[in-house]
Amino acid sequence: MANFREQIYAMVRRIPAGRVMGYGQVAAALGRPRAARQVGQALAALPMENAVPWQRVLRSSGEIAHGGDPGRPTMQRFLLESEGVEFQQERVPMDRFGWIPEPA
DNA sequence: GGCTTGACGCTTA
DNA sequence: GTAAGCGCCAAGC
Repeated sequence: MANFREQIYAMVRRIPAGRVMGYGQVAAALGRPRAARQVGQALAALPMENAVPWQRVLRSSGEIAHGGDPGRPTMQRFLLESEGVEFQQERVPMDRFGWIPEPA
């Protein structure tokens, strides 16, 4: 097992445009359903030179994480809407936009 | 080697 | 429906 961060990046990169995943969902896909926080930290430490669609990663309820900067959620929502993701109020209906990795 | 820090998640009030 | 607390796991110091 390589570093979890690297696995997280790889998983997030697999998310197709117009689809979203939850932190816990990504963690679960990596075999650590309780490591949702690590996903957030991995994305927090995400260097901008790394091309990872972190915007496609939302909370379990489909809501955008605040992060530490108030402008982060706004930019994220804009990026998702640009990809075709539909927003209900400030949340995304994961029932339709939620993406699940191909079952091994 | 151990302590602290979090883009979180779930249960309970 | 909202608010507060506890639990989990990896990375950094």
